[in-house]
Amino acid sequence: MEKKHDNFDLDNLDIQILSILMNDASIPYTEIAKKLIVSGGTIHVRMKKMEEMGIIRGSNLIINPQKVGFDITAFLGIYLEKGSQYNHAVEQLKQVKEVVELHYCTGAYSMFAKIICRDTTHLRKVLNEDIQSVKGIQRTETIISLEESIKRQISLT
Amino acid sequence: MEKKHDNFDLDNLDIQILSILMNDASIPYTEIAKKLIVSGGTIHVRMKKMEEMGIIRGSNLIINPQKVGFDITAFLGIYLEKGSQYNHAVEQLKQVKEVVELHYCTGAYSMFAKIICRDTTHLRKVLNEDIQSVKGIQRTETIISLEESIKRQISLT
DNA sequence: GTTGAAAAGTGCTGCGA
DNA sequence: TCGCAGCACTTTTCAAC
Repeated sequence: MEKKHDNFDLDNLDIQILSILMNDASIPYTEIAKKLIVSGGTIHVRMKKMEEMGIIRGSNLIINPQKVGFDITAFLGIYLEKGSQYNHAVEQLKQVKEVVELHYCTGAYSMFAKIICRDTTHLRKVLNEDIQSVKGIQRTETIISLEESIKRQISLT
Repeated sequence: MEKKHDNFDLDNLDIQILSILMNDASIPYTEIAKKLIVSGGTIHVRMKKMEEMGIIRGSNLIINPQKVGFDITAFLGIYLEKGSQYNHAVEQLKQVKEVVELHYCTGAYSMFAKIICRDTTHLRKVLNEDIQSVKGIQRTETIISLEESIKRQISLT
């Protein structure tokens, strides 16, 4: 049977269950079952299968960072002296809790990070004290987000 | 009473509840109550308060994009011809479902996007057909993520 | 694989302190 | 403001299809 895209062992029902829960993980299985016209037990079986397959990583409560005092989102292009210092730098940056994403990437930068800080003073402290002090990091370029216009999950359909 | 940081009207209990649920939204209130040595009802009241304050945006099921066939994460620096075209460009980019984040930002780029695609063919199609065709977008620079080393929420404590 | 219903666990509400 | 107890709802399991 030909599908539009190869989604491994997932059928349409799986994809639809994921699509619903990706936007709101608190929707009860019974309600999903009604919407997709299957029984609650089926939703449960499918979810369990997808958890075992490692497709589902877990669930997050999404908060508004600004409302808890974190006002600044910034992206950081990081230049490493040598590529071989990557693993060490990752371990160091894991200790910096303001770093919420870190990517090893192509292009001019060796690594690319997303960080969230309380204010400009906090940002400066993280950049100067925490990031720049990591061995192997040569220099960084900072892009500050003034507005987050889109923030969503991928659409599977 | 002096606190380490100003978290608006949140006390330590609120922060601890959020910290737990941000990492796993499926943990039952009763278990949180036991851990923090308060009643389940108290957790409920605090959560309701924070929902009304707009601190809690909702909850997401976190999936592994690679396991559902989305193998490429890329960041896009976008140059606009004129800053005034920002609002229009945002509306256009909202229609491109591969764009999962969009920021209005400082620095060389006018806007900064995160996109998730199935493969290189898909990425090329999104860049050439969907992104470049948006009126006002002059050119883009693409940074492809080869590995996501860190992916987490901010730590409130 | 799916169903439907029973059993176990959790969320919600109101009263009392 | 918090804690306790009862009710409603959800999740989980399982025999049968």
